[in-house]
Amino acid sequence: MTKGTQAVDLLDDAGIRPTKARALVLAAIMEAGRPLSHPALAALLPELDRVTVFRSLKALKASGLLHGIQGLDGLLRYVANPASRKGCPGKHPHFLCLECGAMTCLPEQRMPHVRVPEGSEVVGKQFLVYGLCPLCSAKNQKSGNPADLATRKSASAEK
Amino acid sequence: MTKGTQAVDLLDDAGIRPTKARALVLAAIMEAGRPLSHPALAALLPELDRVTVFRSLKALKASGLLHGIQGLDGLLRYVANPASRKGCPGKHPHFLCLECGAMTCLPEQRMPHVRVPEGSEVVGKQFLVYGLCPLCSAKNQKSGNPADLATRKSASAEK
DNA sequence: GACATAGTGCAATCCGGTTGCATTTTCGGA
DNA sequence: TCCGAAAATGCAACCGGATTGCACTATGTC
Ligand SMILES: [Mn+2]
Ligand SMILES: [Mn+2]
Ligand SMILES: [Zn+2]
Ligand SMILES: [Zn+2]
Repeated sequence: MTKGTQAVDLLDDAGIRPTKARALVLAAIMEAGRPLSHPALAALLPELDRVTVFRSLKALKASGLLHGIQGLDGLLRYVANPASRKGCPGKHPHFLCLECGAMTCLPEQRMPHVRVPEGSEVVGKQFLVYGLCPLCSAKNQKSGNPADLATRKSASAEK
Repeated sequence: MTKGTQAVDLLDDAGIRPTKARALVLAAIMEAGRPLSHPALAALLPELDRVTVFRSLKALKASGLLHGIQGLDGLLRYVANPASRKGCPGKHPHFLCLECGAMTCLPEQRMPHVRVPEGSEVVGKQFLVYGLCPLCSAKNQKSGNPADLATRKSASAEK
């Protein structure tokens, strides 16, 4: 049973048409194991038209198989929703490494409560924590890097 | 003493050249009293080239006079930093109205703490709460609006 | 006032994302 | 298994925000 087959099953389960494009996109995202932006996916899947990748992502997201997270560059990165948490997307904070661009879900933590102005209605929240992942932090320790991480170009290196 | 003069003083204090463009941009933002995106500012200042507005914003931000907040549409909105909090930008959550696009700082609330993977280094956080502002919430109450707010187009109406 | 430097305007370009439309794929029913 | 309606795809055009290169102008210093 290949990864593609697995993806097709997920599409079937989710109740959307298991097309080749959607299976490829979903498989690529699951294989990556971390959030990928549209440009990254399009580069990974040159056999698909970029528009098709956009539309596949939209469909996958709508069906609850993916959730999108906004990076510091404003671009959405997509991650597969584990079967267990299909119904509650975007309900946890995310961590972004400014050095290598890796992004991680922090699903074990709930969104903190925030007091909003009287009369407001909260629909959702988006919480992004950024800095250095364990690997990059260790690497930087050795090479004594003084750069301003917050404004570093490589923050968006990994599109 | 006009608003422009006031802005010039701030520029001087911040140690950057008090050019006409920067003063205009800063004054416009302070006068608005709420986060404005680049397109909004450019529309407000037709006498300036859009590129100049971009560069002015960059300079103002770098000097600590402004901070930028990302909306759901990926666009940055800029707000003036109060003199008291010049050194610590982006240290509070923000609220975005999906209906009218208005954005507000919630400066009275600190960024919640988040547990990150062992060995990670946190540089900063970005916390966006979105929904309906008091005005729009009240308006919607009356006209009984069932639309899916999270995906509403007008979320980016107020650029 | 003159000079070096930094900022500005303008045009071109880039890039992510959307739209319209003709063609192909999918899938349920004959 | 074949057929037709509906949905998905590829391609081209388009859109808006953002960046870049370069000639020109404003700013601050001597
Ligand atoms: Mn996540
Ligand atoms: Mn703020
Ligand atoms: Zn890293
Ligand atoms: Zn509102």
